[in-house]
Amino acid sequence: MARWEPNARERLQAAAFELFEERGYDGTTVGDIAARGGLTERTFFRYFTDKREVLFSGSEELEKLIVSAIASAPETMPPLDVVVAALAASSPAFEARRAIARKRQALIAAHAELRERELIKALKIAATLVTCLRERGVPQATATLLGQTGTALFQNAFERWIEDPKKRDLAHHMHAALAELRRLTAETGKATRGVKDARSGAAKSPRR
Amino acid sequence: MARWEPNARERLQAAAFELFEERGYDGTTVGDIAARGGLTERTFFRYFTDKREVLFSGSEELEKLIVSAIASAPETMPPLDVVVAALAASSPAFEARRAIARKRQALIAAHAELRERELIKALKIAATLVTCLRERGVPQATATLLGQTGTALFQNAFERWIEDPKKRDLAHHMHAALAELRRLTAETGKATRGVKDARSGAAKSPRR
DNA sequence: CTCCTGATGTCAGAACGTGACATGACGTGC
DNA sequence: GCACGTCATGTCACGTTCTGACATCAGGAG
Repeated sequence: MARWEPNARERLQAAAFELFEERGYDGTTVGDIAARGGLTERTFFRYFTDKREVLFSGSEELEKLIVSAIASAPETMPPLDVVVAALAASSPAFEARRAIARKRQALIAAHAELRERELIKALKIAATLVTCLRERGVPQATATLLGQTGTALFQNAFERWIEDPKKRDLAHHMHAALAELRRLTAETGKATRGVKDARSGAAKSPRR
Repeated sequence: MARWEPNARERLQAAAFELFEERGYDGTTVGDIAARGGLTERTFFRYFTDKREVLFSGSEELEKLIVSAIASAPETMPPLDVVVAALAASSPAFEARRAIARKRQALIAAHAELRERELIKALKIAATLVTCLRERGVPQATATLLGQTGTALFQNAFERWIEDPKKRDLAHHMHAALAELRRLTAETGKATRGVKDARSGAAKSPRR
């Protein structure tokens, strides 16, 4: 018999999910989570750098999935399509978890701290995309833009997926988003510089 | 004579900037900042909800600028151009502050907490863009995508602006980014579905 | 059998953030 | 010109998050 129950990490995640549903995110303490997992607060922080982090363990796996999908894309495919296809490749992994994803997303939407964390995970994935693209020979500046555009498309598709009454899969929504982007960029290009000097309004010298 | 020195808020911001440069972000305490501003820690938290927030006061002003720029865009302009033009309209406000912006950006880049906050500010601006577009009659889904694409372009342009040795303005980089996006989306559209089934690799059922 | 390793616990403490209440200059109305 | 309310600030007390240092102790290696 092992000295400790196995799967401490998973136990903590499960406990956290339960408690967040029962008492809300703010209403539950790291100590509470640890206790329900049969562990100590200190131990929680050895597994997760953060109270928030306990909700975001999946993003590494998503990343791996994306990397391998990019690797298997044909050399000749246009880079934006590579990005879209790679992100769409995670689709099957999500299908099984629509219900969980919904709850989790509701939690995140309700807490600014959690939204912040989610955004930085997206950024991390964008950075990974950029690295992969660079290795395929895409120039830096282009790769950066592609990474950002790709995650924008993904987030957009994810939102639509999660509330899609027809339950079409994530890949479907990715391709729909791409099609729309294509439409938007196609109709542009003529009057691009129209408003350029419209710094009319109030607000002198914002700090930003 | 007033009972208290005026401009408490500005004093706190200035103190924070100084101290962050002197001792780094982690090395300075909210108490330190307040003390240098001649105030109390408690008072700091009345002006800023957060230690981080003291670095991000400019984003509201940026937002106002953008809103008024959108308002003055011609009705007939394609929506993506409206977005780009609106974001580019903040350009003059930034020109005066390239040096400060650099320092600030270095600080943010070095601290995940700060990057998180920056990202959520960008999201806020994206949401504002969406609202403005909706008021112009752009359908919801399209507006969402435009907001995301727009902020992606902005962030991209901002990065390039801040390190541009030729010191071209932010508007220039915005338009360059748009041009590149247009190029990327133009060359797409043929082999879009190539990788779609490439969920080959490892990693079964990521949580995310 | 002994020693080492690694997961966990215990303890103390700093920093963040908040609620409740106190203070006291200033302006307003009477 | 006096009483009163307001508002920015201070004071205090407290809960939570997160960290460093050190203790414990089962099980495996030698």
